[in-house]
Amino acid sequence: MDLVRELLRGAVPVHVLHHATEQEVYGAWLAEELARHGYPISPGTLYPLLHRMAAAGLLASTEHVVEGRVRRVYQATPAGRDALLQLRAVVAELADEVLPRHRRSTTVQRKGTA
Amino acid sequence: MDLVRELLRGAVPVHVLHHATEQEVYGAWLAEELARHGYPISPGTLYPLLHRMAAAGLLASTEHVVEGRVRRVYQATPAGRDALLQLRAVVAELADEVLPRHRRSTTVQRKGTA
DNA sequence: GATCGCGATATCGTCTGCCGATATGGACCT
DNA sequence: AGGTCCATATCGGCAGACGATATCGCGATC
Repeated sequence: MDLVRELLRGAVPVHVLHHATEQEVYGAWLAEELARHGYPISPGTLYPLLHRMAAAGLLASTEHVVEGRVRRVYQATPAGRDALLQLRAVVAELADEVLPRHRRSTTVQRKGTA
Repeated sequence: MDLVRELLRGAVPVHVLHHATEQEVYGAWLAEELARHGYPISPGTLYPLLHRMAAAGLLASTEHVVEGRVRRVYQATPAGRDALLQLRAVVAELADEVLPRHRRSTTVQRKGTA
């Protein structure tokens, strides 16, 4: 029942795609970066997520050897960038609906207690 | 693996609290309202969610009889309004980080390939 | 006053994904 | 060769999503 956590978790793929579009990323770095932004995510969640996103064709992965260690490095595919645009649109819409800032009053009044 | 759906679902409680803060709401109305905004949610998801949120003290419920039918009507408690503020802050932060609009460049460059 | 109709709510079985802990792997060092 | 260390992979248990189905309560009909 931690609503904040649920909301954050739904947003993790957005961050992943966001970063993977700008640069090559790898699991441990993403974990650290997400944690820095208040998105604690466990490896048991992150790695399977990356696998699923790769399997879905949103990320492409290659292995690099860096300082004597193997890293699986991901970058966004065109499909991943498309997905990012879609997700951004959802975020924008959500912000527009929920943040008091620019109230839209699109909300339909509840049909009378009738 | 439907990322949009995952993101939307994490945001459902935000909408619920948002509406339940402004007026009394009930399950079927919420379902319809959410669907209107592109948040399809099944009753098997929504009702248990409302129960959990009520159990967590975020919503208070009372039964009304309307047009010969019983409705369980919810409104946000003070704790629920607090939670809403918190969730809104998360949404604002997310929008700020992910939407290209006002780029913040707070993102730390990946520590060298190091 | 018992039955039916209906909107709304509640629940069930199954499945998917989360989580932290633990295991695995590969390159470098000694 | 064995040890070390970072990164990745996996496992078991658990929570929540989902659609379909059941239930509930009031009003109406006869």
